[in-house]
Amino acid sequence: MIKRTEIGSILKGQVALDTPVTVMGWVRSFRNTQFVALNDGSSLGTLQVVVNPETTDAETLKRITVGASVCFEGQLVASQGKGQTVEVIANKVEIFGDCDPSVYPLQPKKHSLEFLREIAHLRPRTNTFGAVLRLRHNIAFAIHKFFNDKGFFYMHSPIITASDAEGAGEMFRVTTLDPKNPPLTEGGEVDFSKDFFGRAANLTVSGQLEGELAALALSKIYTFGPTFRAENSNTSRHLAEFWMIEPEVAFADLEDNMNLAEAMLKFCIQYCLDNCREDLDFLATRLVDEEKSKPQAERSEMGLIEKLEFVLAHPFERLNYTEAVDILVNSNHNKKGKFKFPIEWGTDLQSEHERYLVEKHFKKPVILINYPKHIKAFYMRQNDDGKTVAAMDILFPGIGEIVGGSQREERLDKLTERMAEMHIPQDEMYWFLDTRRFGSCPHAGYGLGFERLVQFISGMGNIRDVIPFPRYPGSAEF
RNA sequence: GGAUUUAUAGCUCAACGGUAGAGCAAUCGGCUGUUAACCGAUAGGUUGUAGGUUCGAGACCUACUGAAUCCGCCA
Repeated sequence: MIKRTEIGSILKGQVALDTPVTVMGWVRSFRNTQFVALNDGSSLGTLQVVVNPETTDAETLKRITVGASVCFEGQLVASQGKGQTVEVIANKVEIFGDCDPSVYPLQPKKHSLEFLREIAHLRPRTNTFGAVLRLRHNIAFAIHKFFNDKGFFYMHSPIITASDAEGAGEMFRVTTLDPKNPPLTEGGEVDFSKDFFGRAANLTVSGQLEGELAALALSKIYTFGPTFRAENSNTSRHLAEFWMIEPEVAFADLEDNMNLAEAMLKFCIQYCLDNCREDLDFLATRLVDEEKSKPQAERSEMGLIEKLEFVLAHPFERLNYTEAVDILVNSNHNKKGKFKFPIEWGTDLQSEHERYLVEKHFKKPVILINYPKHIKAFYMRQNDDGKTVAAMDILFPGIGEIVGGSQREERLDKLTERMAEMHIPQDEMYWFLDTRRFGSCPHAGYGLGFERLVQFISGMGNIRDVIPFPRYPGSAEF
């Protein structure tokens, strides 16, 4: 068994001074052939290990290079230097893994995020990605904690699905058929009845429909799993493989849904402020440095921590789609003709319109509700006005849509009517419709893009930098 | 998928159409309580690829490839 003291616990002051410790980690810098900055990932900070260049053999000293994995045994003492309170005086050095600095891509300097994306297998060793990954873990944990504390059950929706009726996006096909020589039907089409599942199958684009099935038995459930969209999306906020949280609640309406989503988002932010302060402070500083190279007008008004605290301190603005359209139409921005796309009741809002509402007009998160029914999915509950559905989108500054949800249509006749209008095959969906046939009830739910939440809390601009190994068009390396 | 921008040393970036340079990293040496240590020296390039314009192209033009940003699709 390997015994070691984690660097994070030493830096937190959990280890008594003048006690012997064994620390293991990767060298971040080696100054003055004497001072090692050692990091083991347990925290952002590094531990200073002091080696004696006179009593340590020259060959070993040479092998202490940036990136090398090293074990030090020594004494934890108060530091003589200024930059740290404690340090380890090493009396034994063991190199676990050498790291040839002439070919190791990570240098003790600032690298661009684009470059680090090309070496995603090594980027967890950087301060930025270490911080993001620890933060990501804490947000995931906070989500489970939030729902568990509220009596929700974590439900595992399937990853492989044969229904493509939801229409949430292009799907990835799952097949074991030989692509060069697939079985064909008499009509010359690929015969998926010969495929593994006896029918065409895909990776899930949403666990919602299955989530509804569970919610109509357990009342309160959430899913948290990978989701796949085969869209040719090339933006800083889309991935082909991402993680989505989808709560579904029986005996709940749109307002309950909004309350739940707002509480959940705020809980996660508060949890990070309480538990990831060091990493958040680092990311905040990183952001300030990054923005120094931008023109004044493009810099954000608030620092990262300030922004998170601001979101916590104010209720999200809730308004109807119709009201939002009025605000946009009557805005000076519109009167001066500064919108590229016209605003008209009945069309989906463009990014620039959402940005204006969130970043200029309200300057805080916005929940837009009651959208025109023809721009939303078939399962959303139809409002009495006959024109709108009980949909809600939560828009965050810099990210755009972070949550999309609705009260679901629980009335069988209204649901099938809408499915017919939208040409959604009802026979394939018998299992979904059965929930409305047998003991239907009002219920609501939403989908939260996990990476978008990580983006918001970390302040990272590109979604590809908040997931360890991003998948997007043309890229599935590592 | 569309638009725009961009590609120069391992990394980050310079170079008016006129001999391709700096910082960091590397190599060698010095210093030794440092804080992405510091000081001196050395080495490092078919300027993304293929064409074209020009007396002369890293720079201008065309195509291709990759990247970034914005838009669309959404979470």
